[in-house]
Amino acid sequence: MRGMADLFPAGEGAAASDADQALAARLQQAQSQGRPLRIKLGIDPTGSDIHLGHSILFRKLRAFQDAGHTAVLIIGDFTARIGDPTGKSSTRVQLSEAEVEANAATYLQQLGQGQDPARALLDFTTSGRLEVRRNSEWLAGLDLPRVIELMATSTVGQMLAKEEFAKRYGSGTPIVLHEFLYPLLQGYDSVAVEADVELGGTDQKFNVAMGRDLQRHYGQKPQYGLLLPILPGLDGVQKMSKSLGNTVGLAEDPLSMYSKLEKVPDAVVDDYLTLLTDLDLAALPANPRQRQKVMALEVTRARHGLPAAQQAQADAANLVGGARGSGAAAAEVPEVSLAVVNFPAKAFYLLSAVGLCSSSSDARRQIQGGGIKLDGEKIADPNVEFATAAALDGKVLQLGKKTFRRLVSH
RNA sequence: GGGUCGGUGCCCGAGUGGUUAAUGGGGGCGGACUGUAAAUCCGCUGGCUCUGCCUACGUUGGUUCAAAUCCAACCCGGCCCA
Repeated sequence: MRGMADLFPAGEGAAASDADQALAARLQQAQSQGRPLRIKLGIDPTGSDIHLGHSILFRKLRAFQDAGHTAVLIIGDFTARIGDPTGKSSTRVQLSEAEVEANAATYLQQLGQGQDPARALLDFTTSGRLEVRRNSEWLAGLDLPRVIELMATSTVGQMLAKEEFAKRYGSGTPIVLHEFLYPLLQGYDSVAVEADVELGGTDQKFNVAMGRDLQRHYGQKPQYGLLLPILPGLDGVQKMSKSLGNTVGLAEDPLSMYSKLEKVPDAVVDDYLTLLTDLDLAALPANPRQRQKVMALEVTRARHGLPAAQQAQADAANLVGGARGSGAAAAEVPEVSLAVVNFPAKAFYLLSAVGLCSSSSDARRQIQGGGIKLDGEKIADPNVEFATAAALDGKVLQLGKKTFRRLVSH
């Protein structure tokens, strides 16, 4: 199975392929009985954007859908309030119900709800292929006896076996008691939806295993865990994660998507190809630069269609090459209205007002560091003054090699 | 609850009364180089329409001409004991 990191149970000392076969058998059985399997995938609606790292899970989920099974997408509106201790921070901001709902809506939209089925990540239209559930449905009403029953199923030692807990415990970083509840509740989700298979990243192994234990405890047939590799982020080192700022969002426009992907480190280009595309690696050019381009084009195409992806590729070449802010690339440069600027305006103030730099102090430094150009010409003095908006209308401000703003006066 | 150690800028971590936005590293940004990369080298890395002015070392008060540095109380955390 392409792009699979782990599958379990594998049994004592058994090769992973045994589990592979067991799952195959279950798939077989499901088919012969005419009963679709229930494939669980949980997401925490803590942010508003889905990125490529998530999308490999959804791609796999889609594959199950296409094979006739039922995708059970669980929106962790309740568990989001605890926070998966897999992450770095131990305390997560409490989200209001409204925020959770808004995030959930954005997710579904990004997954392709109500969109062209060909480009949508999940199959929203075929009946019986998708179930969207919120875990507050069954978690919000859990009473204390039930919670105690859940907690009685595992020991502190088992909890501390989880790598993240162990690390934090070992290094003296606080672990708040309620964090132990997270794996239990996520596991309970599997019981609630009677999952046959749970999909997750390899970092979810503990939680998925917990689901099995709890299902067994509640007299259900334990689910299979299908773990997919974690997509490396744009830095090529850490996992793709919003808090690390190394993501490509599904909602991003073709140009930024393409240009980010195009400069992914060589070492991970093949990972991207394997996990995000269906291309045959052996058939691709060996030249690393060519591979990057093929990968970037294909991933962008899958999301935005071929014409948009090709346009992005051409624009990206233009932007970096000429960087004059004219020609084909011009159309893709984000516009900023000069209405937000008070004239007369000094250069450093202009840059922060227009949002190209994070602060006017920062703008001052960037200018002094030689990183700012106006219509391709370097601005050397942070204090140069622009008297009126008319003098800037239509010009392109540039930070470094790849960040542009076109100034417009309306 | 008791004892003890500790809370510094995005992160880690120096600093123990006075050249101060605060050594160093990481990360980030910019420049050179390049394959639009990696590695390497260099610069920057609190805010403000800025020749100056603000705000910063858990919180609040206090002692000093002067405090991240001393004192008190409080809040938060680690470890040990109960």
